Amino acid sequence: MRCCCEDAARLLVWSVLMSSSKPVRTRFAPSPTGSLHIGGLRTALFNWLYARHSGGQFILRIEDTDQKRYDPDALRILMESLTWAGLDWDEGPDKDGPYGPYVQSERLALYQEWADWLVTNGHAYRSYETPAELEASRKAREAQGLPPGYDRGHRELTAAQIAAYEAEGRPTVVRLKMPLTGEMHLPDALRGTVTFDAGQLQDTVLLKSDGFPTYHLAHVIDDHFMEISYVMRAVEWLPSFPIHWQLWQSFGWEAPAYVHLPVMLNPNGKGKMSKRNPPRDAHGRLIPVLVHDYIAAGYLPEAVDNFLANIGWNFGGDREVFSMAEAIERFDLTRINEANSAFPPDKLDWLNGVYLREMPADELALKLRAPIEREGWTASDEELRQIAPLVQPRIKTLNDVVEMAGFFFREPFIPAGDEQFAAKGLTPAQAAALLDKARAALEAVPGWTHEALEAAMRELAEAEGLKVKDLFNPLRSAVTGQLVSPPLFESMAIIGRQASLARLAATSARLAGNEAS
RNA sequence: GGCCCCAUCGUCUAGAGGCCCAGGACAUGGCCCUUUCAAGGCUAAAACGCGGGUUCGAAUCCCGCUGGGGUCACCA
Repeated sequence: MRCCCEDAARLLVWSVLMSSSKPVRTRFAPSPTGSLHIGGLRTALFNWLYARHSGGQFILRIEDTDQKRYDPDALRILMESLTWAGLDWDEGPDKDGPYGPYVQSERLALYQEWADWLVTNGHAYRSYETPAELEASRKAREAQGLPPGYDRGHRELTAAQIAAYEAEGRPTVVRLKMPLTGEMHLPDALRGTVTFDAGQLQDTVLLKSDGFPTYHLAHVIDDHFMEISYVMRAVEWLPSFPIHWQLWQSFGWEAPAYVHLPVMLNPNGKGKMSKRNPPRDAHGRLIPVLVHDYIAAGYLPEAVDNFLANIGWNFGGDREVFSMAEAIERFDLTRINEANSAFPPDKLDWLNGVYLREMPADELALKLRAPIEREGWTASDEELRQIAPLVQPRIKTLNDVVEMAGFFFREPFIPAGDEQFAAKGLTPAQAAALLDKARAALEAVPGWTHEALEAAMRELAEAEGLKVKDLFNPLRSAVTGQLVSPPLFESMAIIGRQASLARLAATSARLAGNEAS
């Protein structure tokens, strides 16, 4: 028998989440200032999962209100990255809907209109200071030991003063009138009530002198008119939450539920991941920050999604390998962890390996083509199809195929150096002699199948009184040029009779030549 | 520095007052398998930051401290 408090607790959570009867609409609202950050993708993923879970809509909105930082390629890259990750949006810049346009620079008139409305209704005011004047007042405050920021100098201008500034033709910004005293209690759907002391807060700029809105104004207006029901964004927005809340109050609009998600920190837990100060893993290897770089590094979207879903959210039931379809079914706000987390690169590599191994080998073969061609090599479909199952359990990323199986394609073939044989306890002369014997035996093998090759070489090892590895390993170096490779005889079968024997001969000749000189 | 958020193995996490001398996963060590390297199997070590409360009982609730993070723009 389940106790009644448990039911009551469930009911409470349920009612909080359902308190808004509006359909669930979430959004991802990046600014197009460059490529998508991996942390941005996670924020997008959570929003998308929640919308899909609830049968609602996921909206892509572009916040391009900073003309100085505008990057014309960014929008394309952004949409490419989201599409790669499988996050489809119901409304967006390229997909019009009833609440468009979805690019803020195309909605300027709306922001200006509502900024005016705030001024007219006493919730905001125009301020006329020049950047130099603001700088001077900031310095003065600093000198007096006052907290930095705007001194609210133009909050209570007289009509005459305003008229004078206007007559001067000064540029102007619109600032929000924040409460001067008291406490603000703000609801966060994850963290409960967050309390701020209103006196500490600033009269933030809402509308810039170039007529563009700041994030604060634009997102509130858009979220209202786009009927967004859940704003899920990173915690770094929490300190400006009071501004946003004040705006909702000033407008008299019903605010959406706000959810401040934890952020991803560098692998060492020091500071959030950023493009400046590139993060490194425990081995000092550079960790990509941009989704683009994850794509280029040969990670699979399924693995990246799964990985990201496991940071700050938990599937439950001790499972951490799951599809997005399963995640959609389970996703809820109550399983989100409020704590920031260090980015675990090893876990991504492991998960990517899991997906690589689960994939049908023929599908993997198709995906191997890109990294191989990027090296300038050519590969037939048949070669790829044969190589795929060999490398499958041995690679963590698609790109690892280059190191693991490059010897199949590299032209001309690079014979192993003496050190590879020395590592197995052989002098160049001994190695050459051994390889010559092996070559003679292999030339006599009728069919060039891996079974036949292995049988012949085991026979040779026995005849020579060698342990198989003392023959196989030098042979591996000779045929692949590597100390580490996929299974030897399977590899030789793919390389083919003629090329394999030629590689043996070349390596042997090189060893003998070195010995002579 | 002010304000805000957060705090379970090295890391990602489970844990809604007794099911917990804390479970899973990655990474690490050992063993098995083995032609190298992987993969796979088994196994080991590894955590409730500290101090006060509340309670019969606290990883779980409260307070303080400490630590970490975020934020303080006419950027988002």
